[in-house]
Amino acid sequence: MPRPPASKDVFLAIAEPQRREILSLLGRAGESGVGAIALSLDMAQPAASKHLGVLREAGVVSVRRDGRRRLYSLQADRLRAVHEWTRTFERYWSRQTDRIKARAEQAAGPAPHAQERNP
Amino acid sequence: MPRPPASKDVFLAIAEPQRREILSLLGRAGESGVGAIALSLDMAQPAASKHLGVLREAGVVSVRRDGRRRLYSLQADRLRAVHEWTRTFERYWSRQTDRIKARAEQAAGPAPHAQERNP
DNA sequence: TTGACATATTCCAGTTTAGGAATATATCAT
DNA sequence: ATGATATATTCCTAAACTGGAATATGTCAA
Repeated sequence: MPRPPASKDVFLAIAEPQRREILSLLGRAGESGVGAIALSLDMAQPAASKHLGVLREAGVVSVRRDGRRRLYSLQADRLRAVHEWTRTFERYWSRQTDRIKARAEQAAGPAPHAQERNP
Repeated sequence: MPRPPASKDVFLAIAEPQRREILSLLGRAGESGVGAIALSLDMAQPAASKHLGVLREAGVVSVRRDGRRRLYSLQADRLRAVHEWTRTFERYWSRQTDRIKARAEQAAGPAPHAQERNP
């Protein structure tokens, strides 16, 4: 199989730089129409529309009709999943947390790192 | 242009479910060889090798030679960027933070949400 | 109804991707 | 040197992605 099903996944949705920009824009500007987004981020209207489609399928944005416009707004809950997933690795990334980690491990069980599976 | 440069980007690297599994495995098992990873996650050796290549180009893992093996280990700092980016949206996602947000906004400026750009 | 406006959809081209099979490379043991 | 082991690389195929152009759909205004 060539590729995973696709764009219903949040991780895939935010893999595209332009889509991340759209999300950021929706964050600071709030509910926006396609034209405003396209204009703001200097992209063609169909491009914006398609990106918004992907984001919508992934559940990261929601749409509302307002006359002839479609107003998109952030649905940040889905981004939380990504935040939580990366949090899993928090203990591995900074010196500070390394020290916290070290103390915690000293207090409790053995080190989770540095063990090989296949000798 | 059909697509962004590609796999040197962390967001793209973690867009693949299998690659996320590899990272999680490296997190809990620590430094591992390709064979162990492939076996653990039930994937073919070349597949594992390729995924590790992508992760390495994105800087999320590092390699070390040990005899005929190549031991990969997590380089979590890069994941931190993702964590930080999603943190940007923290104020939009839970009831709790909504209340915090509300209080903060009441204390300071106007609402950042609910304003349109293009009338 | 007609026309302007806002957005979506379709079709196309070039590029990228993941996975499988086979093969190459490197390293250890004998 | 020979063979076994560990990993990387190449070649291939089917699918998917993005962006552009053109077109379709839907909605408001006169």
